Formats: sequence, C-alpha cells, structure tokens
Amino acid sequence: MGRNARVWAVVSAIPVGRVATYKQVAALAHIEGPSGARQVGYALAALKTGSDVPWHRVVNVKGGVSPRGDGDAPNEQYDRLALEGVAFDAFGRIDLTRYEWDYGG
DNA sequence: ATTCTGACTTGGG
DNA sequence: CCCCAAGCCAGAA
Repeated sequence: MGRNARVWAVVSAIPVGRVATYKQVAALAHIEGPSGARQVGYALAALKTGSDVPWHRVVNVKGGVSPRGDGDAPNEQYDRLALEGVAFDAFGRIDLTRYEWDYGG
C-alpha cells in the first residue's frame, strides 16, 4: 500500500458535509513531516476521473480550494461542497471551526 | 533512465 | 493581509 492509497483511504473516510485540510489528511494517513500536506496534494493530483474518492472534501488550511491551474475543477469542488451543505463566506472560504472534520481524536 | 512540473504548510518581514 | 524560501513524492515526456 503506497502513500496514495493511504491518502485516498483517509479522504474516503471524510463524512458528507464535512471537510478536511491537506495537513489533517496527511496526519491521519501517517504522512508526518513538514511537507506532509504536499504529499497529500500530490496523491490527490494522481486521482483519475471517475474515482470514488471524495477529493472535493479536501481543502487548504485557509478553508479555500486550491487552484490547480485548471479552471473547472475548483469550481466543481465548490459546487459539490455546497450540495453537501457546506457554506462559504463572501471570500469563498469555509469556516473550518465549523466544518472541519472532527475525527474524534 | 533523467528532467520538469504541481491539489501545501510554516515562519519571518 | 502579501511575498519569499524550504521540505517532499508521483506522473508525464
């Protein structure tokens, strides 16, 4: 089981209507280190279209979606989250204190 | 096989 | 708030 699989497993465990930060996913996937969050980003970047992984529930520490250079993917992320009941402020940011996945600790 | 690029976070100014 | 630099793995040509 490589890093990608671990990341995908963690992301797949994020409940509907809830979001997790890259950092959080990295910690749960046992990818520790200063660049753990980045590994998560790389793992998600390796996702294929049609995958069952809810990648849209992964946001950056600012509570916003990370641009991938492309234009539609971030937009789709906003749409999917909105459909799940996640609210955004006027700046397009999510209130992490309210929507961040509480995995129980 | 090598080379380039990219879904991040943190600390200091 | 913005900008800069470091640490890191996977995929494509």
